[in-house]
Amino acid sequence: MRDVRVRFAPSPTGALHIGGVRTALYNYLLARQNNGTMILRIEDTDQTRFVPGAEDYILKSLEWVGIKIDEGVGVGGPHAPYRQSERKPLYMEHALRLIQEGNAYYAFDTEQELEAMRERLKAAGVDLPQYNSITRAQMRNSLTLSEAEVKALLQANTPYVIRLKVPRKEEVRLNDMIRGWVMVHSSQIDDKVLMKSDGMPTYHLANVVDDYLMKISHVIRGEEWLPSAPLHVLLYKYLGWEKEMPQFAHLPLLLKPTGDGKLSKRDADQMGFPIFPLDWVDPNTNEKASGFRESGYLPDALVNFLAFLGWNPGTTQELFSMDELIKEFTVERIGKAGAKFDIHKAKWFNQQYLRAKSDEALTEYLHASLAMEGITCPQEKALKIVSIMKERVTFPKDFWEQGKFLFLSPTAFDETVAAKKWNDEAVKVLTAYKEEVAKLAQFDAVIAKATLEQVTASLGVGTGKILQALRLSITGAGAGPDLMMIMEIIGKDEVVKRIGFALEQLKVKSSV
RNA sequence: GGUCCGUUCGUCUAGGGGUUAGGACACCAGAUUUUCAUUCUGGUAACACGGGUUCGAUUCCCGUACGGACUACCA
Repeated sequence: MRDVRVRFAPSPTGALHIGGVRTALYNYLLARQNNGTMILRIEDTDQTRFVPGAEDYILKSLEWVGIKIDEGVGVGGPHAPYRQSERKPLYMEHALRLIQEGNAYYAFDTEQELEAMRERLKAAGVDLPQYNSITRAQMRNSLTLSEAEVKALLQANTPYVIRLKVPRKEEVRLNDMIRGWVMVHSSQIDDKVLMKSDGMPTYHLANVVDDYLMKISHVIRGEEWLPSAPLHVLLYKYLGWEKEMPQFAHLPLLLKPTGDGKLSKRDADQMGFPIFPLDWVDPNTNEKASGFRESGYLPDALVNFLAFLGWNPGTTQELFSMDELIKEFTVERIGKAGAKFDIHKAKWFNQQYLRAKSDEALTEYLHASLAMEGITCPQEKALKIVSIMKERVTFPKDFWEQGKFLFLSPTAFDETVAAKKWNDEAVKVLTAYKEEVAKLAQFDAVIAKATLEQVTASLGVGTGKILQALRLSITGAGAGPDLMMIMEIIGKDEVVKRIGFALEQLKVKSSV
């Protein structure tokens, strides 16, 4: 079997879509599994769509999710350069060879002429107005013009494109690793532009030339390329590279969560979840898009989630590290149908990965959040907080967001809980409890609980009946982690202070 | 419109000529938790439709419907 060499070949036109990340991931898994090479090629042949910073964004995104590039932009390699704009002469060379061998031709038609042709065909009731084996006979190209005319036009620097001369009747077949044999009749393919008038190649030519030159063994890309894949097969044939043609695998698309259609930035904005790996601000429009990283997703969780959108191991195991994915991944087990993007599942993966971390590691997240608030916290306390919060967090920031009350006294109290649980009995118990706690020499969760039970017993009130009121006074809310541990963490003085404050605030309210 | 691709619970999917059609997420209920969450147990829920082929089809074939991609001097 030949060396596995795969490539991820995005164009730097903006932030890297999450579907692109999945494509990169599948390529990477295949490469690693076979001791192969993962190549990053930048397809920047459309100068009008170039967006500054996009290439850097791609590099950073791949790095963040843990996809390491062996060869390509950013790292170099034996087939450098890996940016197509820097490989420009290469494509013209091959296009010229295609012309010489009669498989391509110059076309001098202006945009207006092309438009007129389409109009004419439409008026004549042609389904598919295209530049093809029939229509090219009526156009201005090196097939209809004399050799001298062509030469003259070329010498006069007339703008031209180079088109592939697609045969009129030929069955083009390709064996896709995911879909099996796909057959398309050449009459359905138009004479695709290979070289644009600005001297840059189109995707079709550049892609085939580079894949060949870089000895790519497998082309794993999105399903949107399937319709043009037969064209690429034709190119391999005309260039004489049929034997070296890579194997194709066209991945099912990532669909929007509701309804149908390709997942887009719009969906993400509307439904409030990210669709890009990292935060991104478009330099042209200043539009902001949020990233998985900044939203609190862990790279391992994202990778696991993404891997399962279109692939599964055939077992019931769902949690896979990158190494495990590398071991188990097979192209054969990639599904054919598009997968809807379900952010719930992504969150679940995140939760799993977050919980699997050690308490020590989790305190780092807490410290990071606290630092942004200008709060410092001893590690001993951080460990306690993490241990009581661990089972309730989905994102690293939750330690702070759901545990603010461990640092900040409540300024307001949940009204529905207050209405339900804040009664004379509770006031009586809390007043007494506050006094008892104030007298304590030592204070921790166990003592706090014992003291509470003592107080309730002496007043003849069930502990359960006033516990919610106590929680409300301490945290301001009706739900949260173990209350006794919360009190231990904030300490005796704070407990006394908070109960006192609640007693004042809520008394005022109830008497009004 | 045309070409190509696709269609198993709400979602991701396993399976495959004879199965109680399996798992996970989500959802619902019960238990535990003095609350919420966690955890545990249980539950609702799917082979798009119509024809074949076959003793038998969700599985194979053909249609239909529906969905998607593509249909640029964009990738």
